[in-house]
Amino acid sequence: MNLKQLSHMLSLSQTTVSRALNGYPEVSEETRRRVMDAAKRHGYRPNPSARRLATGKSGMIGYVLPTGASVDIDPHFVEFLSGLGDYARAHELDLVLSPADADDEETTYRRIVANRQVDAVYISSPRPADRRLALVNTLGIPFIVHGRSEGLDFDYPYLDIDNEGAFHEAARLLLQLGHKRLALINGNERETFAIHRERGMRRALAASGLTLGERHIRSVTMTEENGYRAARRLLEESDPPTAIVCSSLIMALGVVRAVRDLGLTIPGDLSLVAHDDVFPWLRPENFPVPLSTTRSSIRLAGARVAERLAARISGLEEGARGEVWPVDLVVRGSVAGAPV
Amino acid sequence: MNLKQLSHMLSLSQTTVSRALNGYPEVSEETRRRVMDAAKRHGYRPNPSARRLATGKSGMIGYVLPTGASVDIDPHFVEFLSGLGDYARAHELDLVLSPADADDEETTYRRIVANRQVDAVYISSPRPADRRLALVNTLGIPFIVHGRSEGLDFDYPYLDIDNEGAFHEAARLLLQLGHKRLALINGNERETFAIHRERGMRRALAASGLTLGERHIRSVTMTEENGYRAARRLLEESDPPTAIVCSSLIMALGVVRAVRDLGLTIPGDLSLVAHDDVFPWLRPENFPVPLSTTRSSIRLAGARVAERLAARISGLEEGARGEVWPVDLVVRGSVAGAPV
DNA sequence: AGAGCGTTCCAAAGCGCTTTGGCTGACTTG
DNA sequence: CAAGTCAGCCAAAGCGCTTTGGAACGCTCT
Repeated sequence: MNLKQLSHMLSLSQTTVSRALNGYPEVSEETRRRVMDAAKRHGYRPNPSARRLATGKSGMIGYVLPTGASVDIDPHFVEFLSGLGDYARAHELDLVLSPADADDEETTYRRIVANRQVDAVYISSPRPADRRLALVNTLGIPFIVHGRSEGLDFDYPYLDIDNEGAFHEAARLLLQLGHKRLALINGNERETFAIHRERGMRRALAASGLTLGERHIRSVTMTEENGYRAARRLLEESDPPTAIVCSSLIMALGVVRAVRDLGLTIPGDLSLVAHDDVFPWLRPENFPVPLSTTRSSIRLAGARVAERLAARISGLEEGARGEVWPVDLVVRGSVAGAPV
Repeated sequence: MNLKQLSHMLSLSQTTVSRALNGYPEVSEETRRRVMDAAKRHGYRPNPSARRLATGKSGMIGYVLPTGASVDIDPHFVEFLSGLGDYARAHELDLVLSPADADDEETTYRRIVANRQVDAVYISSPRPADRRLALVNTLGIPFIVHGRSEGLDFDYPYLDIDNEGAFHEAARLLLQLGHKRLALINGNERETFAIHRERGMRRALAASGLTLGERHIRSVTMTEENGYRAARRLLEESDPPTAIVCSSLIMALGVVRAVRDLGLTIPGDLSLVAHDDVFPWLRPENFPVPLSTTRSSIRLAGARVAERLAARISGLEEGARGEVWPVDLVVRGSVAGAPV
């Protein structure tokens, strides 16, 4: 059933039927009802390929997926996706994942924009002066950044959480508990979120006249193993930290293991706070010692990004609005006063 | 730059240019070279929307993503995706994720097929008599199943791992070590992989004249918390198992925690084997006691599925070929002789 | 009554590609 | 030498939608 057949059986022109269906004003209410009715009764659905060719709109949102033999997709991605899917489903939006060589995403962005494959894209894990942002910005495709960049000479729409504030609060709590030697096990230092977290911690320390020594900060990709290694190295130094703030639950698993291996205890010898993106399959309250966390649901962020992308596509949202979500600090058993 | 312009500047018809570019034989080699050359020089890329409308082919592969407020996307998904992306990137295949209500995926399958949104789909986590398989089979879209169904009256192409064999081997090892009371902490019992794993274990036990009591088998979604709960319940019974086989590393985390909470040790009081899908961020050798595993890279499976989908799209693969990968049994410190 | 206007509809021209059906001219073949 | 073959090219007809530029009609207003 296509437009031609439908319009023929209604004795109307394709134009009128098309307009009726798409809510244009130059159709009488009666005709519109008649058309809508017939369309529903015959299960007419406009062919998206044809619509696409005519309008250039695809009804899909895009994501360039960095891949490569040595590139691992972040497990956070799947939670973000859950949220995105929640929203997208209700609006019949599909998501196109365009795999790209992690060393050359630019080509892929150009391709999907030139081909008009998607109506909007989102960008995640931005870095300072991230070239992808400059690119999509000049290419003129609607986009939203999940996270923030820095040092760009233009504004852009984003959704981020208050990483700096979160880690500032975490550090402040530890300082109030008397800790003097804090350490940070962070994510990839080239990504903005890690920079913000470090900044937040430094700011809290500075307020107490302390600093974060180079030796007390580790930037690694977020695996259990890296958490373990980083913690071991920190704890085996001559002046080991009495508190660690850690950028992910997965790394925190490694930290806990390292603490055990060294015969230490949490929170007796070490206080631990980690950032929790709220995974259904790994919860901080279920750690051997319930873990204090800075918490923010990455899934909700996914849903919100989808919502805003949809708004941008339909022209409801414009400009470079940035949105920063506060982060909860949830105190559980893994923090205590500094050992004497 | 479109076909019309290109053909005009070559003083050729659109037909000839199109044929030259798409490798049709009725074009002289010289002309073809000239066309190819000009196309490359001017960076001509056929408009996919137009091609799509004309051919009905989209150059994308699809996946229906079950979503819903209470539906969590499996973290395995992201690893599978990594593999899929690895292959897809090299072939400029994009992946379309169509979010669907988890209770009604059928509508979405029908939609993406009717709309010709994708050239092929893959289906994961199949169940016995899975209606999705019957559906895509009758809809006539090329597809591959990651996993297997059962009790269907037609054959279909799939890629699966030998779950039954893997768990058979794991159980056999434990039996050889003198264990008599084995338990299984399995994934969702409605999915075929879980059924196969249980079957494998039962077969091994039966060969030793033993059985797997209903109380010694738990089917839960794969979270750390569920692993913990299941293990506690098993270990607090009157005749606790001396060995557990577990369907995922994430649940194994919970098992380890439960063992600790109960003041028991691995492998002294309990031997543990888990299935490892090979996540980069959580490795069995890094468990407090290195974990014995049945191992199969889900990432490689993703790449292979993409490869076969591409082959099906281009007509290189046909029929209902099933492919079953063997699974390694990797013995590490978490298994030992049964306690006396 | 005739001009002017808004409403409601339509025919036809795209969008940029693939593919059908032919046409031309050179080359074999009996 | 006429008929047949074949390589190599082309014009035009789709694919199914949106959108442009009217046209027809019934009103109101002077």
